[in-house]
Amino acid sequence: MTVAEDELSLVFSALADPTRRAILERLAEGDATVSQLTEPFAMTQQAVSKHLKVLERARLITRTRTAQSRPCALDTERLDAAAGWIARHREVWADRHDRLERHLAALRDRDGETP
Amino acid sequence: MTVAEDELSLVFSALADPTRRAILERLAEGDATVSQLTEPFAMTQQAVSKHLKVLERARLITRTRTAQSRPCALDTERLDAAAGWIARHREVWADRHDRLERHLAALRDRDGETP
DNA sequence: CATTTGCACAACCATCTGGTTGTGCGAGAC
DNA sequence: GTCTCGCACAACCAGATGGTTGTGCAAATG
Repeated sequence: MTVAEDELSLVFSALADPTRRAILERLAEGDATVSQLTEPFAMTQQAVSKHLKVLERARLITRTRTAQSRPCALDTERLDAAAGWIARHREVWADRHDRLERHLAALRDRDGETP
Repeated sequence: MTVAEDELSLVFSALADPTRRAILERLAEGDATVSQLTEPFAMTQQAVSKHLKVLERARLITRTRTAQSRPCALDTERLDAAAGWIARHREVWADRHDRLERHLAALRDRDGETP
């Protein structure tokens, strides 16, 4: 689990941080340099660099080495993977949910037994 | 950050663990007891209990106290929140991505300048 | 009543995380 | 050439995470 983590876990844990989500939101408005990204966040440039590294590892962003700044682009593919996983399970669950509700109601009605 | 974490972060970080995702998938097939959930996972019952606690805190599952077992139900609402966030940003990004591509191509074409 | 079963709580541990400070280095500006 | 700027790397730290073992307790089973 130390290094060989699956893509989905990387994406979800990257999204699990509010700062990182904010960074992504800001990047959605256009590419930015690290210092531009650091500005609104009340933390050091190094901390933001770390966050960018996480986003990069999750392949949510790609970074192009230009002159002296390192602007970031967004990689939608990984996001598709995450959205796909959720969407897939949401369906099943939504469906399942109805049946569960009725099932549990029925159980409650006839005094529960262990499933 | 110690305890007052936002819903979205809780959901995403709950989904960031493969074991937890597997638990959710298994639960999608029907409610299960803790020991039933523990079985396929090659870890102790206590560890699974911890995972369930995380899922519960993220409100991805709700647990009903029955006789001597604690079966789990699924709460789709939180998942909607997560899916919603992704969907919202995926749109913007997909759109943005095209424009970025062209923008960068243009920059490359006319010899780049710092953004 | 005594035993087993299903689960949670507590203590402990190694590792990860998210931040800090300090430092170095390459590229423009002077 | 020297200075400043933008960024990353390293070391450090507190707290979270993901697992373990050990234990206790409530309910079904004998």
